Amino acid sequence: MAEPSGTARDPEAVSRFVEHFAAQLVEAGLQRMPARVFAALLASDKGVLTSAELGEQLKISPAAVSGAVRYLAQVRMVSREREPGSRRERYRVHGDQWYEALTNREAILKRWEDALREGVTSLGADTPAGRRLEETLAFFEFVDQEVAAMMERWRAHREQRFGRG
Amino acid sequence: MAEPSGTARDPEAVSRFVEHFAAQLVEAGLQRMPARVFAALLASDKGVLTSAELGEQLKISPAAVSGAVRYLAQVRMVSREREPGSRRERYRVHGDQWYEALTNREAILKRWEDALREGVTSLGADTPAGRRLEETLAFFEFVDQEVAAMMERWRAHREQRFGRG
DNA sequence: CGCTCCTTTCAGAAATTTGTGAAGTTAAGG
DNA sequence: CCTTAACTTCACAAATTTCTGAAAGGAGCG
Repeated sequence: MAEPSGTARDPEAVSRFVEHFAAQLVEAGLQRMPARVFAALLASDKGVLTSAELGEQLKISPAAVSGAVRYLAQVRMVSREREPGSRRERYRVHGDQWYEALTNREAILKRWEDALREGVTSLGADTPAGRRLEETLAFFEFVDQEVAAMMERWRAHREQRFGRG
Repeated sequence: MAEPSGTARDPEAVSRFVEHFAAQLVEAGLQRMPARVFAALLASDKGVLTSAELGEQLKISPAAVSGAVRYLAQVRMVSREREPGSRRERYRVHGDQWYEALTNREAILKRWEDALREGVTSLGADTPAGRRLEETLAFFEFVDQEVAAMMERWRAHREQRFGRG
């Protein structure tokens, strides 16, 4: 069955999950190294790993870790911490923070909306194409609102089911 | 101001929008040709274009059109129609259908969920990592439901604001 | 039936992306 | 200060992706 908690974990099982889940993320558009690094963090016991641990576990160079982590931090999927009294850096996946990041497709949506607004203006709001773009724009604006509300509901749901993390 | 409807449209304005919007789609992970083709359809007056029109407008080969369209049809962002009494094919962006497609990240979400479930099992539901994966899984399941409900609300909202398309 | 117009497939050239090794940078600790 | 541990940056080689031209396929029309 499953390992009793507190026991060393089966590195092979971990690796299998990491690679499998990372593959799904890649398919969804994430770059490979960020995907693998993120999956490794998700599957770690503390949700925290150092550069060295990541490099060793994933068999990648420090340079690759650096690049992946920079990207992940930029899109808020992990946070970086300086381990006090050491030059080591640690990377953490906060339970919630990364859901927020997922919905931080907001930033992307905003740019879509801008492009659409520009299109409505330059093609003419009174043209068929303009009207189509306007409706598309309305959809995204609707989604914006709804996603915000949805995340509220999630937080409530989560607290009820898992307690305050 | 804008062109009166019924007048030939400014091809340059159209192109500017198409390339700009396509660039956003690319940034969000779509391949370039599908993105450009889709944007061109969105910006067309009837929401329908033939292969030849697409090729000419976007300055790409028939092969490129073929590939892009195949992809877009597969993910339900456009539908293909045979123009009756002709070998020409026409590609259409249905107002609603493509929102559905967007949420058809469902297919993707399902696979994420599968990978996570597998992870919970193989790492052990009683381990810290297992619990983290479980919570992530719960989030996606929650999102599934919510998105379905959201689309319902959108349809109502849309009907009210734009009338039945 | 065969011709013709359109679309699709395929192999390959070109461009882009990816990951590495090695040099460079910063800061802790003696 | 000097050493050393760690992370970052950079240039390049390798792998992958992308798009094209050319040939093949198939449906309408005579």
